[in-house]
Amino acid sequence: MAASVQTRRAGFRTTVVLYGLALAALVVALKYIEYRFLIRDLSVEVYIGVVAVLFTALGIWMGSKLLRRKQEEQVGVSHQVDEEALRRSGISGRELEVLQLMATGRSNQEIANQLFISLPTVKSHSSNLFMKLEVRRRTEAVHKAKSLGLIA
Amino acid sequence: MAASVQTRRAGFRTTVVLYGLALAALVVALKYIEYRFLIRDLSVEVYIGVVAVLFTALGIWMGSKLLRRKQEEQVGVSHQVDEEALRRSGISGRELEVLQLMATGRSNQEIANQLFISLPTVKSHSSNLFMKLEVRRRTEAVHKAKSLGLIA
DNA sequence: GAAGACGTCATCCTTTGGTATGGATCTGCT
DNA sequence: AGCAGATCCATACCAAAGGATGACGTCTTC
Repeated sequence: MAASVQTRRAGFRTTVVLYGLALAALVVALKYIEYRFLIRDLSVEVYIGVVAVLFTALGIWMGSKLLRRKQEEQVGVSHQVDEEALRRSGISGRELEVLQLMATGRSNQEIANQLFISLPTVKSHSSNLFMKLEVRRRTEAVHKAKSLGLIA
Repeated sequence: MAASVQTRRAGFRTTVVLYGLALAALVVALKYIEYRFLIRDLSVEVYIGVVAVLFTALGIWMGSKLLRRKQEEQVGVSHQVDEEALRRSGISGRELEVLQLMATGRSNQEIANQLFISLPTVKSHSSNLFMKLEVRRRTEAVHKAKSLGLIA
């Protein structure tokens, strides 16, 4: 889970660094062309065109990198569990078990039987769960948990 | 349905047209600055910097537009509603509306408010719904409906 | 025009869910 | 040793959900 944070930050740094390198490389390349081939009067329009196209492409690429995670959260595209979101939510192991059974439509009593605990305990867990998810009903909890990728 | 395709194509055209307009506007702006203020020797690096930043931003914006469309299409395929299953289930239009709101975590009272009908009517619909889905609770109904592809 | 599906609403009753509060262990960490 | 968090359980109360039953009007369909 901590590894996930590292990976994401590293990903962001990588993107920014590559962006800077691309910009530097472009300047160098233009200068090189200018002096190497003695073409001193390349029109400004040509420069603008080249730069505009290249950096539009770069922007699209960067945007897709940076926006992907956000969109996955919104739509829940990856049916995978977001470990990082799970950690951030502060939901404990037992609470998650209750949540998962809730999501399959089990009643509190059925959850209690399945986990070999009492009904009040299930209620206790679910109440804590609702607080942490900032919801008031189990259906809302399941919906939010799915959209956040806390459960599959 | 057909309207949706039209909208999408129109959206794409809009994006491309705006892109071209932005490019043209930038060239005009630079020329304007160049001749209006008699600054003939603005360094190429400045041009590159301005263009790069602007078009990177433009690229990110375009990318988000295009990516979102693509992703919506993907999601539409995977999270598609099974019309046939819906027909077989015998669920009526109003019942489906109630079911969809249930799936987002709404209470019966909230559903009643949203559909401009009374609480007993919502209960009536949901009771019929549970019979047709062969379930006993709303959470179970939502879970089964999703697995059957009755709702997205 | 009778039958049936649909949508609407109501009343009464039971079950389930959720909140509040408090207490008991146990474990891991400082 | 002591604290924090997790897990477990209990009681009591209130809110929401669900089941049963009946009723009424509108449509479509046969």
